Amino acid sequence: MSKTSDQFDSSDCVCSFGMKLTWDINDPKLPQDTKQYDAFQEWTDGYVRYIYSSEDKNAQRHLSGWAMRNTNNHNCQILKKSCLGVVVCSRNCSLPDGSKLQLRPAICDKARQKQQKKLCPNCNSALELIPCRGHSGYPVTNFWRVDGKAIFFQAKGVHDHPRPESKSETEARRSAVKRRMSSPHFSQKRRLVEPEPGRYDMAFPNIHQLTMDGPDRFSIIAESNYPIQTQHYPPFQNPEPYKFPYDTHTTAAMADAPSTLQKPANHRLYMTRPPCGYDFAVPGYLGSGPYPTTLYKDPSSPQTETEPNKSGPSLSGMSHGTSPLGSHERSYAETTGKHHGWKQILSKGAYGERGDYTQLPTNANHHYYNSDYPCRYTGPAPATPAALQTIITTTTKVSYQPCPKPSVVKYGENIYDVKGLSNCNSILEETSPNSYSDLKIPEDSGVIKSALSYQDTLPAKIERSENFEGYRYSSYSSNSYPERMSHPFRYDSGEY
DNA sequence: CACTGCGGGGAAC
DNA sequence: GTTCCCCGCAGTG
Repeated sequence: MSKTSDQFDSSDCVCSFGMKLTWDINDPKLPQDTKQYDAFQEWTDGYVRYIYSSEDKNAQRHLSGWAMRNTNNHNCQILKKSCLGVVVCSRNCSLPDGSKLQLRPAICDKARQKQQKKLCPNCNSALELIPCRGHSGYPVTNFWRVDGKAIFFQAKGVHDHPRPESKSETEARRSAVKRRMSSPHFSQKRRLVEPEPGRYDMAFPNIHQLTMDGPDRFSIIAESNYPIQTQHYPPFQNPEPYKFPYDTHTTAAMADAPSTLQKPANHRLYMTRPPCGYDFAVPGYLGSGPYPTTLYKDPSSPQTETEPNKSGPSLSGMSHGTSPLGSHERSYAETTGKHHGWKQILSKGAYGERGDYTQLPTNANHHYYNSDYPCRYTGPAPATPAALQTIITTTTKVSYQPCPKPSVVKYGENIYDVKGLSNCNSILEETSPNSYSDLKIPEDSGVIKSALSYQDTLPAKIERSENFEGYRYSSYSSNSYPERMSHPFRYDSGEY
């Protein structure tokens, strides 16, 4: 934690190490002489990048709090995973503690189908899978790439759904169930109660008990997600609160637990507290207020966060808010309208201005660039950014070839602009205006070049995938701070 | 039994 | 040509 917070708080480290450097998972050459690594982030959200140590077990396992399934991108160098969303009660019932059921979708297709046939452990109504559409109508994607001593991680998209249980929680629950089942006592009981085939493994209350003790317990459901839901349905709908919870975590905690995943449980704690961080932030984006946020938030996220974050959150919030009624389906369906949905949203409301991608930069720029954002990945310079982003977002393979052999690309060392690496600080401050220039465009990366040129020509495409990205990119910061301190906990710890 | 990663292949744009 | 998705396979725990 300390490390994390320090990083973020300190002026020099506005963003994670990975975000400070300009790279894309598709770059033929990634930063080589990494001297610093990001702490593992269990709940990444938004367009973020991290560089983990290749020794980080969580990173090695390509873990995520979100239920991510492997997606074939026909590029063996880059592992791509897409988000499955979250399983909720179709009736949106409230658990005894007021939280909502938010199960982790099974990764395996078959298992997921079975899972969906089960009933809500709390009210027995059907379970429903809320698909993730946070990336221009498609599921949020995570990319992993091992290069040298580092594991590069890049996420694209903003989760538009509550968080599911973390993997560890799910596992814990399962093992608990097993134990239960195995115990003679339970097995008997179980038969009595179990008639319903669909039923979930355990009744809710049990979940808590079994899952974890300590502060975490309820986190499963309550945590971050909770807010969201609450807002949805009930009259209340605040974008921020919604996002607040998870956004924050997403990235936030990372620093704290070096190799351990953070637990959401803490979120809960945060939620409880006055919605401060975010609230303030809101004004920034809603209004055009520059960013009061900065003050409250991390210094680190200033630019990025200011706008991007909110946009992220707000968007998601909006989407939910839009269909306050109820069923996830609905809201999702609407949102699902893919880009359309988002587009509309974007074009309206606070973001209207930014709806237009090109414009975004303007606003954004001030923040980002003026302030000092070297790191910004996308550093959407009004003109160029789009192009870059496009690349980033869309690409899966790009210049990379399906992998004949690993050696395909040799990464020159130091080809990367090391500025970012070593002198992040300085960069931050100096780079502002031309941010783009900073984006080093390695000669070799034809990708980028093409992208740039591309941008002018293809506004449409940009819109589609980039709208979000634009802002979201830096969002990571938002995540980080409110809760950075939060879950120092375990993940792997295999408590169970 | 489920998770994970790989890879073939189809559909849509 | 690119991107996404589905499917099956195999290894692992």
